[in-house]
Amino acid sequence: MNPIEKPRRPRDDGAITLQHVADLAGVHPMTVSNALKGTGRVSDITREKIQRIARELDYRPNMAARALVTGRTGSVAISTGPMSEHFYAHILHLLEAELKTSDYKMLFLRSREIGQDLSSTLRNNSVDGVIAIDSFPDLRELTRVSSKIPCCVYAGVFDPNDVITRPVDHIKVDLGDAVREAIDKLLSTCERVAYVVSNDIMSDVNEVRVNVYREMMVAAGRTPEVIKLGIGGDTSRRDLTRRNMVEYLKTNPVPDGLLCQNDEMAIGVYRALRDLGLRIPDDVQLIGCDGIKDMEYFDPALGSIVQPSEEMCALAWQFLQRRLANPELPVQEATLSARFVPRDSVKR
Amino acid sequence: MNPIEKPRRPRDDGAITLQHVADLAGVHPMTVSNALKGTGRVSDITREKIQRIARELDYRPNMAARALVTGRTGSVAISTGPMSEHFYAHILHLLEAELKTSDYKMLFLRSREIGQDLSSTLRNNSVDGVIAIDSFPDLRELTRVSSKIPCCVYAGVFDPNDVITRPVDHIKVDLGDAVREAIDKLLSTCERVAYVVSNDIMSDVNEVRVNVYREMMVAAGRTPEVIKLGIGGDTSRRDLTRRNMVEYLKTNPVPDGLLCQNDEMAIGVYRALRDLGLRIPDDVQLIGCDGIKDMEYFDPALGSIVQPSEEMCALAWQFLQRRLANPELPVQEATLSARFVPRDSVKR
DNA sequence: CTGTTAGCGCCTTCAA
DNA sequence: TTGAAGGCGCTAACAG
Repeated sequence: MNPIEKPRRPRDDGAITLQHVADLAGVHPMTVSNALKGTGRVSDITREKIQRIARELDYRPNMAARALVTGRTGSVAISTGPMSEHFYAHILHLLEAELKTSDYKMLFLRSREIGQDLSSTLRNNSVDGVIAIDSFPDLRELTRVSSKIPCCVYAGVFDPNDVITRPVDHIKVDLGDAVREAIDKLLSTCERVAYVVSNDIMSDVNEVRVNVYREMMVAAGRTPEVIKLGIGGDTSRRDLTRRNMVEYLKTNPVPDGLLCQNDEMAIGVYRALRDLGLRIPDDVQLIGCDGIKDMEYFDPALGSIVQPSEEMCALAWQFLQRRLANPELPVQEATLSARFVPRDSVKR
Repeated sequence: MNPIEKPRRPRDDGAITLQHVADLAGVHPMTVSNALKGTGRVSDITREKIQRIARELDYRPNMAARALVTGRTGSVAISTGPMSEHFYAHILHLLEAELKTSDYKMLFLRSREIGQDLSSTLRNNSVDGVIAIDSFPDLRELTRVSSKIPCCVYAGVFDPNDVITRPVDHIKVDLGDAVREAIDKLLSTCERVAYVVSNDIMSDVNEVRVNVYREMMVAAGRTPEVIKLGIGGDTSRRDLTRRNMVEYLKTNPVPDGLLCQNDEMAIGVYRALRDLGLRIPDDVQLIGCDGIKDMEYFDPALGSIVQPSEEMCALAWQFLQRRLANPELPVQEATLSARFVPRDSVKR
């Protein structure tokens, strides 16, 4: 019985495959594959012919098929906080610039759904690796749930409470010294120094700041004043901060020095202060945390504790590349320090 | 760095496959597939058994394999402007919220590389569809290059010059009326009304604004004054605007009414004016364009031409979903209008 | 209701 | 230097 070569079912979507190119070039698909990828040895004449035909046909390799056989998808996932916070938008911007030179595609993970989204995304061959920003708390949870994760680099503000239970590549941002410097600055020129926080899901990564604040206040013989402004579902962090801060200032004596958990809140506080006609820095000195560019554009420019975002992103991508190239590599880790940048919102 | 040149994933990577689940359940892989996806008919008892085993094994379907056979990847690409501009970060934020309820993953395309990135990404089965923001100019180019594009929705500021050569789903944002209203406002209370632009790659989509401005100035018997601030490679739009605007104001008579091409520039201009001690709105009235939230937090709050971003993103996702469900659908199109929101930076 | 067959498009391995 | 065989994990279509 002669096996009759069944004609290939014509693809309904008309996509060009390796086979098509091979047919036109009069060679085996394998030769096309090698010629196009530069792997294996293919004669120059054949290669050029194949390349020409592939170009004419506008051939694009099917990534799914390739991924199926190689186990590599050619994409990495980025997990950050919400894009409504400028800090994370900037991070994404920086990472995008880093990945630009590579052929990797960026999968943008839903912010703060690490537990579900990250682990499910990573385990089903959707990406080759991950860069997770400010997810150390989730790391705890994640490593508990799934034992096998692809190449993964964690980076961001690190809290001593976040114990890293498994060896994993990471970059810690140390806020400690900068926070101390900022508070020192306020203590030296203010009567009442308060710390403004929101008690949201991220609050535990911020314990460094609160703790340092509390310690320093006590050490200076002052009474800590932590202003909790809460956080709402659909209201933006800034807006909520602004409104709640206005309320607070109406019903409490006005502190003359404010350190905010992050820049988003500092901007909300800035607005609240101006709503009430309070002058910065004359009546109240104001300092944020994160170091988004926006701070410089306010009047007066707002001081902040600036995270080393550029270095962090560059290093994260470097770590991930190395890990992708060699999964057996020993754990890579680094620590970067934030720095206090006083601006006009802080008296000299 | 080329993803496919990386070392091959070890065959025996311990990944759980359909086969493993089937073996343990004592059924055929096909039954497992049906049971887990809810397709086909599977007895309740078998289904529950399979689900239990799949859960115990923490089975995750290999998306590459599924994509290969179904032609669907379960992800959509988002193409926007750079994340360094808050407007686009907000767009991404909104789209993320839209896609949250679906199972689609978001592929984040390098901004402004539509020509290469978009067409190559889309043609190789990496995504099922695309939402492209503010890419009407690129659309021209793109449709010329590749004839077959997957489901694709274009949305954003539309310029009459951008002729849509092929039937494609799109949502146009019409700035016209709002711009007219803003300029009217300035004309009624200002001596010298100028328009601030940057001559970057996006400038052609902004011609609506410049053109409207020119027409109205002429109609009002005024002399158009278009301030071109240029754009630099590594310098942020805001910073460049700030610096160049300071220069301009030092060497030219100060206009008392400024309409800016977008909010980023408006913020840069705000800073430039304050650098020179000019008061807003007393000395200069200021209006931006796009409507990012930030505008409300400055002192004074900055007026702007607010784009209907929420509606645009919701509609874009709606269009794409419909298109994905039925590629044969007739072209979907819609037009939304921006609105002028004066704030304290504009005199009443 | 469940199992069988036959690939999806590509790459790895090995033979020619 | 090129070709052939086989399979990656999954599912459509059809068989029992």
